Amino acid sequence: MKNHEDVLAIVEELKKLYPEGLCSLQYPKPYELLFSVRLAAQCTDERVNMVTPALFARFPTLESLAQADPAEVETYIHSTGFFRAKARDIVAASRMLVEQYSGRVPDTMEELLKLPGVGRKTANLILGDVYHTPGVVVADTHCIRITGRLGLTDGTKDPAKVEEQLRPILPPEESNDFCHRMVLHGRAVCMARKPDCPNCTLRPWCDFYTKS
DNA sequence: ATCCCGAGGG
DNA sequence: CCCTCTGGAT
Repeated sequence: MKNHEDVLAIVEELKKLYPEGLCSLQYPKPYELLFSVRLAAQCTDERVNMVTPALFARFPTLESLAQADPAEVETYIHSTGFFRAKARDIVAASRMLVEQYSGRVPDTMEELLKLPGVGRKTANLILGDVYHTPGVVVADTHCIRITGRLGLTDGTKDPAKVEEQLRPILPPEESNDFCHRMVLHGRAVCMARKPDCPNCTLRPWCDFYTKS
């Protein structure tokens, strides 16, 4: 596997590559971020960002989303795929937030997971980006793929196991930004199908490059 | 044919 | 663990 110095070197190199370390789904209201992440399931952030402005303009409050007709919500989010389930979840979660949480997005994993359409990935992203919880690992498709290639994990694709394996080795105050940088690196360099290894400065620490 | 910052159900 | 849900890009 990887020793502590290698991990810190990777963390620092990623900081140099992507100083921002931010989420590309940046919306002012926590519930907007929550639903944007739901829409991002098996869909690019770029496409999510194309549909959310019109959606949140048509339904400008949580209350309006709670009362929305899922069929109308579908028309706004159709191009993101899985539109029936996503529309259903957004309306149902809005109702639950209004009725049971006074319109506030909860700040614990347990409560977030009770919301329809909110799984570990979405919950972790909210805990990290909205509530700045230390030690958060967002194990999405990019994070799983790249940490697996680097050798920071044993190669499992189970998100919960990736979380378990990364949390102990990443500095708690940096784990969330690290995951955002995984996404940025996954889009720009370490793509799923054709990783651009010659242009990747993480080569010195990468098992995938070294062993191929 | 495979992938995109997944979630829910069996 | 498996499967399904769905559109768009490459």
